[in-house]
Amino acid sequence: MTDLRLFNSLTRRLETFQPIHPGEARIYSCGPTVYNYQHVGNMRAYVFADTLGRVLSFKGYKLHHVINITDVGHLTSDADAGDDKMEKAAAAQGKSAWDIARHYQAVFEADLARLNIRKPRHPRATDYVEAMIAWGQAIEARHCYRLDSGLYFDVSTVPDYGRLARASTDAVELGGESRIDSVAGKRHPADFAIWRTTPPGESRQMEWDSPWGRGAPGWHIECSVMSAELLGHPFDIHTGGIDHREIHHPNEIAQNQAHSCGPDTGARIWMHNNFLVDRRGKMSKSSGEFLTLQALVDRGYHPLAFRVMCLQAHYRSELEFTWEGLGAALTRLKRMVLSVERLRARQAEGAGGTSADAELTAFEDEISNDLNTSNALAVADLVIGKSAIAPAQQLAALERMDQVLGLDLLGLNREALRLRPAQATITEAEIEAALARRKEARAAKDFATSDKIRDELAAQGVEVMDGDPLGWDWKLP
RNA sequence: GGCCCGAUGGCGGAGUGGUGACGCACCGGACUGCAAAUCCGUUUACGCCGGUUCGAUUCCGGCUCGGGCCUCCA
Repeated sequence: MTDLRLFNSLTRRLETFQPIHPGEARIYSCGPTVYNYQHVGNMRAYVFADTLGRVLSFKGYKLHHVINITDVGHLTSDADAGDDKMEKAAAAQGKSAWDIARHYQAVFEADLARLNIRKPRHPRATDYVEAMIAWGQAIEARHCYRLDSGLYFDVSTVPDYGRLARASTDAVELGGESRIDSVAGKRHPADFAIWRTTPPGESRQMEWDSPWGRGAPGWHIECSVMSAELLGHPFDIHTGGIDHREIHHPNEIAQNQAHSCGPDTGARIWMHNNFLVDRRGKMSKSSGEFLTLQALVDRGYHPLAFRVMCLQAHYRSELEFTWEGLGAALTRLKRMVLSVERLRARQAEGAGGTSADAELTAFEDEISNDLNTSNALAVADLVIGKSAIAPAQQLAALERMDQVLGLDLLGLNREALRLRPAQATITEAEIEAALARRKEARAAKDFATSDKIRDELAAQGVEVMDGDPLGWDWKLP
C-alpha cells in the first residue's frame, strides 16, 4: 500500500501519515458558525475534509471525524467589541438566537448531504460550555489574566506562539500600524478572550454563569475543548480553511499547550484548504452577496457538479468559481454517468480483457500524494475510456474509486442530473406533451411543424435531444 | 505599513529540469430529415527581464500584475 503523504501546515512540508492509534484516523474539522447560510466557498472546506476522510477510509483506517457547529454567537467585527452575529441575525429575523442556530445548522447538514459528504459527528458548542469553563479554570492561573471584559489568554506564556502562522510573538507585536483599536488592558495585541463577560446592565440571549461573571465563551476555546472531549489529545489531523492558519489555529494550539503544560499542539497534522474565489477575490459572507449551494441548484446545476469542480483542483490551490466552470463540471459528470450506464449494459459480455489493477494502483498513488484528486479524477476517466478492460472490471474499479470521489457514479443517472431551474416557465408535463406532438409531426414528415415546436421549447430553455434516451434537457445559462 | 502566496492554451486546472495531464469550449468526422445529445479524432500554454544548466514552464534573483492574512471568516 502506498504511504499516504499529507502537507502539514505546521512544518510546511509533506509528511507520511502515521496514525496515533493503530488502524484509526481521528480528524477534527473546524465547522461553521450557524448564523447564516453557508456559501459555496465554505462548502469547499467540507468537500476537502470529506475527501480526506474518504481517502483514510479507502486506505483501511477506521475513521473518527468531527465537524463542530459553532452555535454560540461571536462578534461581527473586533474581537472584543461590536455586535454578536447570532443575536444580530436573531433580531433581524425576529427569532431567538437559539432558533437561528437550529435553523442554519439544519440547512448546513442538508447541504453536506447533497454534496455526498459522509455524516461525521456534529457537536454543538453550546453543549460544551461547562467543559469550556473547566478548561479556562485549569489554565487561568498560569496563562490568563482578567479584565473587565473577560478572561484573556496571555500568548507569551506558551512556547512558539504563532508557529503555525509563521509569525513570531515579536513580529505580531511590531506588526506595523494597527487598524483596530485594541482592547484596553491587553498585555499583547495577540492575546485573546477565553471568556467574554457581558457588560454590566446588558444581557444576551445566549449567556452562562462562570467564575468570570455571566457571559459567553470566546470563539477559540470551543475547538480545543470539543476535539479533546471527542477525539482525545493528541489526535491525528486538524483541518480548516487557510484563514484559520493565522489566528484561530495558533490560538487553539496555545490553549492546548497551556492545558497539557507542554509543547504539544493537540494534533499531529494541521491541514488547510485554500479559498474558492471569484473575480473580485475570496467569497465572503460579511461583504454582502454570496452564493449558496441552493443558488446553484436553483439555476439547474446539480450539487455534485460543484463537488466535481472542487475535485478538479488541488485543495491547496485557490479555485476560481465561474458559472462556465460549474457547467463544465456538470457536463463532465453527465458524461461519466452516461458511460457508467453504458458499461452496465455491456456487463454481461463476460470477463474477457485485462484487469484494472494498474489504474487502481495509479489512482491510489494520486490520492496518496497529498490528495491529488485532480489526477485521480483523470485516472477514473482513463478507466472509462479503456475498452481493453472488461466492462465488469471497469465498473468494479469505478465503484472502488468512487469511495474516494464521492460522486455516486454508480447510483446516479442522467435523469437525476436534470434539475429544473427555478425560473423555468414550462412544466415537465408540458414538455412531454409538446414532444409527443413533435413526434407525430416528424412521423408525418411535417418538419416545419416539428422544427417550430423545437424552437418554441428552446425559447423556454429546453433542449430537444432526439438521439438521446432522455429525450430533452434543460439548457442552462 | 508588516507578513505570506500565486501568475500554465479560449476558460478551469494538474504536473514536470529534456517525451507539452485532464475537463469544458472550439474545429473535423460518425449519427440525424436538419439540429441537439452521444461517440471518435485534432488544434492551442507555461507573465516580463536576467542567471544557473548541454537543456527551464519547472531551480535562483529582480520586475510587473493579482490575491490572502494582520478584525469575525472555510
